[in-house]
Amino acid sequence: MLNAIADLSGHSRAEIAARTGLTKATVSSLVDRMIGANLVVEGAAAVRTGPGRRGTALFLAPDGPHGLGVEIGVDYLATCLIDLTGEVRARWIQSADNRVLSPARVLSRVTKAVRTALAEADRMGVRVGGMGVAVPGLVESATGILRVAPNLGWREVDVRGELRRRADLDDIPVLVGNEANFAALAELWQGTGPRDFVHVSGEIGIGAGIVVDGGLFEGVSGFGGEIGHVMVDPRGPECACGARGCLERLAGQEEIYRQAGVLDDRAPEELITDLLDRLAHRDRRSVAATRSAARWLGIALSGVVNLLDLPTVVLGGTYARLAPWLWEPLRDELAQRVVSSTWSPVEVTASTLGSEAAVRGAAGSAVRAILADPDPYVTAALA
Amino acid sequence: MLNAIADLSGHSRAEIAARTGLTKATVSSLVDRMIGANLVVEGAAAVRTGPGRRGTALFLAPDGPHGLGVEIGVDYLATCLIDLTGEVRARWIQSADNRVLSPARVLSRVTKAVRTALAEADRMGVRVGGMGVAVPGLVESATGILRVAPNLGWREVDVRGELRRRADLDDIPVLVGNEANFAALAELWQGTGPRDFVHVSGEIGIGAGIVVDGGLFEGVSGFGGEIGHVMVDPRGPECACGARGCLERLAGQEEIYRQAGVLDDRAPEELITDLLDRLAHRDRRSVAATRSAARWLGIALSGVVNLLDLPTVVLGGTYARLAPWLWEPLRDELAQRVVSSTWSPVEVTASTLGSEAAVRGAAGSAVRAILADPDPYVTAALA
DNA sequence: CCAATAAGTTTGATGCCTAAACTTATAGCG
DNA sequence: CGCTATAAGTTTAGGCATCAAACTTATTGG
Repeated sequence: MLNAIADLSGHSRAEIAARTGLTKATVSSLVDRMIGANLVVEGAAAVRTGPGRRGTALFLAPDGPHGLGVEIGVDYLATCLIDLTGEVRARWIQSADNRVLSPARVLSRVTKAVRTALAEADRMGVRVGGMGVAVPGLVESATGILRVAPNLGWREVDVRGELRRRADLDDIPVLVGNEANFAALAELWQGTGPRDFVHVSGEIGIGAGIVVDGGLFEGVSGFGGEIGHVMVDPRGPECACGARGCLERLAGQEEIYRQAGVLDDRAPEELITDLLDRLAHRDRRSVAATRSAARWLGIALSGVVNLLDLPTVVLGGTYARLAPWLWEPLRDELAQRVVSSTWSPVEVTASTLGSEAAVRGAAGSAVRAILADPDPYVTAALA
Repeated sequence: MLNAIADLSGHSRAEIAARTGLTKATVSSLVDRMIGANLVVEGAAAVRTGPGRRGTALFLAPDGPHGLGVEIGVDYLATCLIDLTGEVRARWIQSADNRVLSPARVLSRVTKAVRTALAEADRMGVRVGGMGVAVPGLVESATGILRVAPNLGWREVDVRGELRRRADLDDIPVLVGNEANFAALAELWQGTGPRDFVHVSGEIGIGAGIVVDGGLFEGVSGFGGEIGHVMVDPRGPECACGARGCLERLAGQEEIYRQAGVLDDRAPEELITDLLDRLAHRDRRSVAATRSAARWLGIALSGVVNLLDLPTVVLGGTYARLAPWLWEPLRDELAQRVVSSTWSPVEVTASTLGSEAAVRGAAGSAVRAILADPDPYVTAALA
């Protein structure tokens, strides 16, 4: 169903009809059904100037089905519950070094977190209509199996199956996906940004989410967006993956910290704060380290943009926080290397969602799935 | 309409129904209309074992609408006429150094070639249902305007508009596109190859056509697939585009010829023959030059494959002819650098279409457009 | 209070597709 | 040879989403 119409929130039936090309009659009958299923609610009559009856504003139901987002990060677990409008209604974060725990242990903690969230949803009196799980690795989209998560040390873990088995999720659909992809989607759904962009998340690894025409580009098996091991310097240092001069090795967090001279065994948040502090004080090494990373990033991204013809680059994760120091060299590289940049320069922006992007994207995917095709939810709600 | 069904040529209505999930009734009525519009013909009853009535085989009509393909190459003009089945029914090639002629002069020659082809179609008693024009440059898909063709020295040429004006094309739809993209489509439609791949054409420039799920990935404005100026060596030689270490500069035809020591002002075909000859005799410099290009190509392609999660790389243009000498280093680089290659290695194949790929793709696009949505053609045919 | 204007609903029609029954064509078997 | 099983293709009736157009309701401005 074309319920994606309803995300032009606050508009009247007539306006939606005009926008979508459907007739008022069609929109009316569709909207009636959506109201019946508690996906849409009517609001106050909209203000309009001039003569004529005022339309009744339509909104996605804030007490309709909610989406549960889960993120298995390298050093934390996060969950959140959002409503149809994308508003976050509850959230939990706990730090945990998931590298040192076995997948089974981590999954049992995740299960506990999911149970907590489901109980909270119950207490709030809302249904959970779907669930998204973000993981820092390559997920096969068809099966939901995590093939490999290098920075977690996992291989071949059936995350969806395990969660289904451990938590009692019965009929709740579960989507498993890459964190960078979910983060890109969160960016897409947040505010009124562009519908075509590449979102680079610099966390422990570097991942990209490619959004084309308002949809995620996932590739054939769902492994798309792996930008971390794109080569940027054939004579560069060796990377953990075995190759030389990978982007992740040259522009990843760790390398920035190392070159800036802040790298030690402090907590991640302390490291980045330290770096930002030094940058604010114009510390030579820190500025040089950041600019160097920006240049490598620009080289890799110019390839991406040339290949995919994307008008916008969005910096996410740690890169968003470093954005003021990345912009200049990044834009330089893009301007120089992107073939089409002479008549339409590539725009570079920073994400506003910070480290929460991936969980929110995961939760958002769940509600978007309902909006894109409400029938399964509607029939499930009746049962 | 789901006429794309009919490209499972030679099957019966019942088989098509089974394949597509539609009912026999629906397929029957659809097929009737297609036969009425001369897009489909019935063939001899198919051979079947076992009891039961035999189905009547269905074929795309060989005398249905034809597609006209035009290629404005850097040093030649080519046209071809293909029928709905993709069979080439007529072809013309003329060499011409289009670099030294003004766009107006070239377009007037193209017009003449188009008129010849249209006259031939008339003589054959077939309608031309659409036309595709392949150009070696960046074409804005919305407008059909050629923004820039570096190797031709053109900028901002309204190829579609000019051809419309010069030849009397009245109502024939004209598609203008990048040659590499058309070549990739030709590869897709040829035989039973994969539905997801990246096709690299090494001609004067290097271009890529990205095919995902049986469709071309064009990007937002149609500039997708620009791989020629992806950086592969930050300390590499300067390229004509102003940047350093572009793939085209390091793995393009010219560089291979230069390193092999065959580069002079002979005709393109002589140069490549010379190189192939030397390779066949295991000439040291030629082998080294080719292998070096293969390695750079592998580096660039591994980035593409990581980013887009494509299972197959197809070598086209000059690279297809050099394939035996490119394979090994290319596969090495891909195996080492592609993250997902441990459990699903990237396949590398060579195109069989040679230099004809782009024209055929252009012509094919025209007929595919009719098959994808026959209504405009059907109504036009009635008028 | 009435004309003009616009939102939303009702009604009947249309077009695409389906299910199920029916017709046609073929193989195998007694 | 004719009967039965099987399968292709057609006919028919009906479902369902959408549409066009008329109608009802609500609101402004003279």
